[in-house]
Amino acid sequence: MAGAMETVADAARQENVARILDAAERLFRHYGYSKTNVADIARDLGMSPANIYRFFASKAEIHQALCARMLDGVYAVALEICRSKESAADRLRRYSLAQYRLTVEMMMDQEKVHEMVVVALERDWHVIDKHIDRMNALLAEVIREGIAAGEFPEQDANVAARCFGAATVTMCHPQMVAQCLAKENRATPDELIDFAIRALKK
Amino acid sequence: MAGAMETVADAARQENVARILDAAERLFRHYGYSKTNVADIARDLGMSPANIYRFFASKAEIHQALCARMLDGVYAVALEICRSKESAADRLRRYSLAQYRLTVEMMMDQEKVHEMVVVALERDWHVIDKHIDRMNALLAEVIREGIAAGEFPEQDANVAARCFGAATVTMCHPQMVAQCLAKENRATPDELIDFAIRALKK
DNA sequence: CGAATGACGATTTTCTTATTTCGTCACTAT
DNA sequence: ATAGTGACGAAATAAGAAAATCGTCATTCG
Repeated sequence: MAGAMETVADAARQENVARILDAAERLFRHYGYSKTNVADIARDLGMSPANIYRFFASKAEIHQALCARMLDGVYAVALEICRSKESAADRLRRYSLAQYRLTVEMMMDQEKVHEMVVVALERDWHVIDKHIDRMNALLAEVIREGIAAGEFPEQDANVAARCFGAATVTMCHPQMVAQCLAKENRATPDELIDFAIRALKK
Repeated sequence: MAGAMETVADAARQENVARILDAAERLFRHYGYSKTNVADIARDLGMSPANIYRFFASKAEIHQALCARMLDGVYAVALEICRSKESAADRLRRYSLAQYRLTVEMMMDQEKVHEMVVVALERDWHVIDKHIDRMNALLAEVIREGIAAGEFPEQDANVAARCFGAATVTMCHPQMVAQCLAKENRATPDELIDFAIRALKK
């Protein structure tokens, strides 16, 4: 009974958390992170600013949670691809291209979103770090399967995953993508992905 | 005669340009780019601020020239390595490690130097872009030699060079190096270089 | 009794003004 | 004639006051 109550209360709590994040995301995207204050978010939801603080300890924590939620979305896409039945090489290719597409799309909402990324990069690094860890774990899994299937030669899958991630960082790191977009003398995503996959094949 | 005069004048001019850059570099490193003004540089050289403007059109141009001079130093090191008699793979390994070492050293003078890098990245991009182009040309040359020597299979050396550069960007891009230094779950320089060279070997 | 709030002090941000710095130009000295 | 300068207006920056935002808490509401 107490357990059920807690569950119900938690569900309601999660509902509020989600609504706050939805509002924050919309407002951050429209007005920018620094130009949006908690009063704006509260007003948008028809609640008092103080009430926001029952769910988040600070404005920074809202940003952090939002950041985590967005990365969850990226991870979900990656997971979907990595769980598919294609060859390991094909999955890696699709994985990288999807990463690239998502990053480009994210940076296309230039200006406002860029500010959020900068803030995240210098303050919510641990959130991003966790994301990198699980993405690397995913890569390692695919590579291990590729090795098992005889697609890649015997090698340390974890090291290979870290190298693959590092080699394709220009395609998933927002600042890199922003810096290299529309640059002529650069490797194309396809070229770079082929290059990285070739390294795995030895 | 007029030609000789011009040559002499130009030599004197280059001498002054170099002295100004030397002073600027020392002051920028010590006080930071924004905290150093042209009057400081002029005073350090015992000349008037106005005289600086006979050699550089603006403070920004001094920074740009300094940036170019530093990159020239990096290029010289790279050139030395690439012209050596080792195997292509060994030269690429030494090239990448040297790049990494230089970048780490540069970022170690943290704070003041970091400011200069940020300024360069967002204002002197074309200088950096030229540098990237010639570094890629150097890489392509080594790779071409590696192909000729039968060390690497037949492939487009220019594309390969661009890919190799992109794959090892985490080791020569100041922001990347600063972000990844002292991170545990990352590929080491040696691992990443092996990975990239393996891609060239097919 | 827990969800929600209005009121409030502490900190940040914005706005205004004063000072510094940039870059030009007519001019001096060699 | 050419290297170099002092003086000056325009633009950028720093300093300080005013306003806003953040986050807390005792209290109200359902």
